[in-house]
Amino acid sequence: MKLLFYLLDTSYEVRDNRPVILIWGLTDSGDPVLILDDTFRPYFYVLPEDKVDLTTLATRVKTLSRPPSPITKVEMVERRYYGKPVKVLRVETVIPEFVREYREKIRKIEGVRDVLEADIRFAMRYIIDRSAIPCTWYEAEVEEVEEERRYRARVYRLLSGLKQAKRDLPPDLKVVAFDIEVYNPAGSPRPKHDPVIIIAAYDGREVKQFLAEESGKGIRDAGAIRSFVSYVKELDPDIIVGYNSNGFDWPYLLERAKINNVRLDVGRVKGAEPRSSAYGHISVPGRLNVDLYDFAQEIGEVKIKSLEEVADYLGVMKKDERVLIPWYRLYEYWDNEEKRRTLLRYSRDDVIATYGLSEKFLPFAIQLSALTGLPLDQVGAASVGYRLEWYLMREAFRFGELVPNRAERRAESYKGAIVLEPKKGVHENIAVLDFSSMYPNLMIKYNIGPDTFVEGECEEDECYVIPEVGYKFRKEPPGFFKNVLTTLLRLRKQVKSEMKKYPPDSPMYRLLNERQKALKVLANATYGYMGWSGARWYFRQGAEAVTALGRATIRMAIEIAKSLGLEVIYGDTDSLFVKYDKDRVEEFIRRVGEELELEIKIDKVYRRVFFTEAKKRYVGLLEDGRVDIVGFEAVRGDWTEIAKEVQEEVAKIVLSKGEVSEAINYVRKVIADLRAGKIDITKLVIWKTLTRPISQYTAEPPHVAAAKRLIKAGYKVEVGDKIGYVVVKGAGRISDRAVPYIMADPKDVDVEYYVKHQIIPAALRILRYFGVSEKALEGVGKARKTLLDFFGKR
DNA sequence: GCGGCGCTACTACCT
DNA sequence: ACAGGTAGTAGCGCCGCG
Repeated sequence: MKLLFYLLDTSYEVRDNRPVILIWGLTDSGDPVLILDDTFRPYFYVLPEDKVDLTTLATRVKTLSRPPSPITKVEMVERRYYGKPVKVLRVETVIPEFVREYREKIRKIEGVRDVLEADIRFAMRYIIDRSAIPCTWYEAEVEEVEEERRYRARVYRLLSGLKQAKRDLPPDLKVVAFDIEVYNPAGSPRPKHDPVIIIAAYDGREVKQFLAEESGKGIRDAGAIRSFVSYVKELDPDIIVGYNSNGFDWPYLLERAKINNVRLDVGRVKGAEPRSSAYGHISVPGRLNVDLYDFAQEIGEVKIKSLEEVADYLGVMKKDERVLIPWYRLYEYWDNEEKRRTLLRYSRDDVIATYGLSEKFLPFAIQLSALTGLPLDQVGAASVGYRLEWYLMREAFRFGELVPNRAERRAESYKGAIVLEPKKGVHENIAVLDFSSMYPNLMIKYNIGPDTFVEGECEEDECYVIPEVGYKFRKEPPGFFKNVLTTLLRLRKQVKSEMKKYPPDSPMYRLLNERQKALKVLANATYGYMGWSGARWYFRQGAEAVTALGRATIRMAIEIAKSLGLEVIYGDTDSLFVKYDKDRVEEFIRRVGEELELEIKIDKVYRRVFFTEAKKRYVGLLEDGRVDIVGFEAVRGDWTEIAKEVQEEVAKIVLSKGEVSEAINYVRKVIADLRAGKIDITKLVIWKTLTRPISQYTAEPPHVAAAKRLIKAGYKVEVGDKIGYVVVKGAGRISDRAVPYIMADPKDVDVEYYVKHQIIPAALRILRYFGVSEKALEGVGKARKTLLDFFGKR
């Protein structure tokens, strides 16, 4: 029979010493299916040294064959390695786990230059080789397998190859959000001691909450966990979403389940529990476990990535429409009968917000998955570099190009982009021009990549010579990166024009929009990937060539602008800020296109824009009255809320109204409020990320000192955590007075520190250029200030 | 013992 | 766990100072 299905994920099992690929999917009516394919075998390549006889090598390889996973095939095949045709051995065995062993033995054989593609996980190998791409539709000839009772899905055996089906929109994916609350009376919850008190789940229709039971012996969570397991089995979701569920909920639940002797049997393979897998994600057999925190991480505008902040920012659940409880006080709400109702509301809001986030993030994740081939549950957990790498590996397979091994190497830094010295002050009517995808287009134009690099002599008409660095790249044939980037940019263009056929609120339009975003992300990551020492296709000279070309390009663009009499105010990497003289700007765009053969476009026009002497910092007033703040304290996550608020307001007053005195009065008022204790302590918290384990700091900056205080009080801090602290009164270093805000008494806050080190510097950063001094903001002193206010009011 | 100075450490931003 | 360029604060060691 023919089966049409949407592919969710692949995995494999070894049965009777043979691997069977499990293809998890959904029919168009949304029923789970499992398609078994036992025809696929693990393999890898042996790359010989020059002039080594392949037949002899093949014989030697074969002698290594051992049960239970013999070497079943050694073939001589033609592939390409860094673009050059090579003859290699394709070595096939039976059990995927034995690949590593063979790889190590074969590596030691004389005449073997390298063993390639022996480190690609079997399920991913299948995805690439059979083009079994997650989040896309397939049609296949299958037969039903009746005797399979181990799975919570209808089981088929694959009889044909997979045929891509012409469908785009996913079927009805059953999504469930879950979230646990934990009893934490002694700081951070410890799974060995602290039970789970609530497990909440929401499927888009109904919230379920499974509560721990209290008896004389304490809180018991076994029942709640059991009920949750039954609930998941009954609901049978395709996607399970959580917020930091890979980092917290799953590991915690697994540990509690173990302690309670409960099997966390929530997958589609009966009896199988979730387990740690690639990129630190947790894999739930047969379902897609997606941690939305991974995607939240990519929203730069939100500095504190808590569920409530992210949900608020995305409009999923506004902070003022929900119950909030400080995480370190959750246990109090459990202990108190009245407060427990609030706790239940809180847990309910959390799980509904989590579900809401899935609606925001999954459409993009699905497109990224369909492009990279990484299953949906891994694509979020994988970093940008790995996402691109999987895409490259798919493309390499298509081109018959061998995938280089990952190598341990030291990063070599190199020169980057140009940043122009800004012309400080206020400028009127400024156009910001951007090169479209500058680095990808330079890579295409100059055919840059590891396989097109020429080390020796090269005829001038056959090679591009890169300015400054002098590297040479063959003009023909197009290299791997050029091919990949051309495809990415072409697809993106196609998708964007396809979008025009649909109304903006239609499902297809939205799908295509997410797809073009995913294509853009991959294209833009390619240059950085090439300069990443962890990349399989690492190529420092290539990255160096790209930045050199970028510098040359922007210099030439500046020359063109100047020759047209266009004043350049500022520029960074691929952008130029110029006086917006419409005719000249149009001519500029035309000439850049013609002379540099690159597209430059107007990104925005500022009615007014303000620069200090600092690079990478400006404030711009847009035509519609909105104000862009770039680089300044107001957009940084490590300045207090109050300082950021003041700076933003000052910027707006000065730029939109041109009223310096109004700005001064405003700052004075805030300082007075602060001194009067009218500012909430939450606006005085300084947040800084712990970027390494505490022991690895050579100095003791305030956030590290605060983190040490947290640890002392029983809290766990981990790398990547944001430490929030306030500065309290007293003597000595700031570090000596940096107290975690959850432990601080508002009475102890050193208000003068905040005046001197937060509000005044943030305000002055802008006001200084309008002739305002520190004294004008604060120097008048407290007493006279009050008098001034008094007179002011009369 | 302490303020000033210059350097280093550290973080978060921009493109 | 994609790159380099940049601004800015605080820590820290050193110097001078009867």
